[in-house]
Amino acid sequence: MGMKTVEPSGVQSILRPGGTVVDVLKMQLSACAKEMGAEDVECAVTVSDKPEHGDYASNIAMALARTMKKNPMEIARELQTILMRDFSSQSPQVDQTHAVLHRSAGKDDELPTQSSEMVVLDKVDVAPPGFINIHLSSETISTRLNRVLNRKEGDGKRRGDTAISYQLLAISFKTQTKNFKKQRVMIEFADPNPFKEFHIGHLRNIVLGEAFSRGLEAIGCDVRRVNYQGDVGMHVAKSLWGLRDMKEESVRLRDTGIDPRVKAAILGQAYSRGSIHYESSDIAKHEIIDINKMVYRDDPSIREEWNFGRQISLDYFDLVYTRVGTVFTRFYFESEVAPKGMQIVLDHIEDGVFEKSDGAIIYKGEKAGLHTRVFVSKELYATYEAKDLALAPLKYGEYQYDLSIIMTGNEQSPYFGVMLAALKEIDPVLAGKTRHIPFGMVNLSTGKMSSRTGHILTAEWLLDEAKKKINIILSKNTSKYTESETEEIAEKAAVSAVKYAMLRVGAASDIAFDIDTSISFDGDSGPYLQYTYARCKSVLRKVKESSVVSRQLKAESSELFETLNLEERAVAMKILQFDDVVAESAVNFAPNTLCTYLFELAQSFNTLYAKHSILGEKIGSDKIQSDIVSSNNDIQSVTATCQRGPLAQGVGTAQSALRLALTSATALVLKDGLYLLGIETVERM
RNA sequence: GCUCCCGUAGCUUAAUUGGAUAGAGCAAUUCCCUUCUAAGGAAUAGGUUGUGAGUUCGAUUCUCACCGGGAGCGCCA
Repeated sequence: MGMKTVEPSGVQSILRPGGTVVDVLKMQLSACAKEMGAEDVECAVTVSDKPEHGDYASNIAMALARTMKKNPMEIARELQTILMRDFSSQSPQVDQTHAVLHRSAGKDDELPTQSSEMVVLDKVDVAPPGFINIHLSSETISTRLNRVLNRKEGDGKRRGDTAISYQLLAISFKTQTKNFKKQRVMIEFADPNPFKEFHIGHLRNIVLGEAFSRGLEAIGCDVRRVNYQGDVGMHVAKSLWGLRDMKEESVRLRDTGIDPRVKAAILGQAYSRGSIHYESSDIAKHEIIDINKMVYRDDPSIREEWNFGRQISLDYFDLVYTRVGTVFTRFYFESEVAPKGMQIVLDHIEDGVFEKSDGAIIYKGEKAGLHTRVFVSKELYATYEAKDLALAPLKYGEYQYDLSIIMTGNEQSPYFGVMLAALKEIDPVLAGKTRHIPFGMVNLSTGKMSSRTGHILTAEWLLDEAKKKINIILSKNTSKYTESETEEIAEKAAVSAVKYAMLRVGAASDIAFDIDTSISFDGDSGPYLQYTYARCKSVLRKVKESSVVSRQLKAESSELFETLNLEERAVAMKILQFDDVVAESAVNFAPNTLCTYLFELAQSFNTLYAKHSILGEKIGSDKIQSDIVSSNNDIQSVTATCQRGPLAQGVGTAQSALRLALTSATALVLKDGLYLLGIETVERM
């Protein structure tokens, strides 16, 4: 039972024993390839882009063509034969192929044994120049759909069958995982600076950070969210100077009755004022520098002001955190790591990591192909870089992570390159576990944001603006909601619109932000997904009211799935893809993949909904006794309900059962998927 | 000046990590509510993927050059 390492190359490293459709298909393909005498190759199994190309497609034949020096079409045809022999529903050797699967996938005892239930194929096509197009059997669609329905709707966390974090992360970061335990990940994000505004750039950071965290949790990581805030430094000095200069407002700040938001705004103005004077007046500049020194040495004459201002910011930030639903387990502050950071730098001058230059202490990044940065200023302050050096061991001391992620704007990428190079010389182990993940900036269509000039949009402002727009839509809505319901819908839809707008594009790309066009409530948007969910739930509620007959959707009724129409099949196939998308999205730190998927699922469902009646024509008139599909969607109800009714009742009813199952599954997947994005659902809207 | 990132439809963007005829959503033009929620659905139009070469069965993706935009580059964070 010793520790085993993941092979860095070969099928072992690219197979993911998660039991998703793609995982299993890869295993099946590689089992067939092995039979042909092929070596392991890296190949892709992807969801087909169009119906003619089957449900899934693979390029394995083309990948093998190189090593085997054979025509890819020939290889594909051979694979086609073996696949159909071993994995079609007529295949007599089901047990044997199961054995093959387990051998190729799980030879390592330490791998969790997931249910790598065979994917039964209906048809395999070969298309030039060597694509293999796979059509799933109704049997597999049926069992897989049931597997989804068997889950409890709720949060995306408890998805045990994709608990494959160790291997996924190893692949993702191209490191060799030494053990297969649950991976512990510390993720630092948000990082607003006290004394400054919490602007929409921070909002994107926190929204992405939360989505990353939930994605990692979904694939089985233990995630700890932390926040690192710059409560010392020139920006603080500028703010404090500004406050001293703004007598009236400073007095107002002391008034306990004032809204925290107003207080925070005054602080922001103070910063802006300090910045402007810092540049325009030499006197002010020197005063600010003096303040900075006092803050750094925790001078009693400034301590109260500093504490007071800092607390205003922190209280205000808390408001934002709860509004967007992120809970941090630890707040780190620059003030707490600055002294240690300085010490670390001083301790590593003799061994040559750092050197003195022009009064300051620097790290020559050129030795690592980077650039030089100052770690301790000539005034003897720890700079940002020195503080980060101390932060790493502090974090590790409190939580022995396998991976430490730091999320910041991409403008800081060069900085982290140098900081991590220095850390590598001091503590190679910690440096190896640390990853900087940059995300794109939020640019205003009216120009770059700058808290220096006060040209910024705050997170709160944006959320409120979205909420106003929602309220206009709600007031036109004919449905009657209670006041508290209206409030809940407006708030959740507003947050969802903003979050989705920030998640639907790649995390690394900059966003061109324009309030009028960026936040939308229809089409590819958060509220559209919420609406679709609410629509599903509405249908399921109707079932409860009028009791409808359905039946067992398990194996014996997979015949239902043989006659799926285009719209039904589209929804079913989408649902089978969910687990693969969750894993992809998490491992690649790409919530936008999940966004796209959920949108497509919702689209498929809405098309089905518009074109076909889910409950059937005669709903209400049917008096057949049955169980009731409970509104919380639990499988007992759905399948139990589905089980009772006699199949002989007619096509309409059978189809209702099928469509209800699809509706149920859609709701479930939407709820879980939105949860992973950090978006809440509403039952009605 | 040096380094890095970006350039896809009028706008915002995607493309399963080199795959098949480059997908969507807004905006535009038409249709569809006496039927389960119209924040919905159906349809039309919109592209030489900045330009030019190269690598190969195959390029939006990799290489090089150029054009255009952004960021970073010693005492901010």
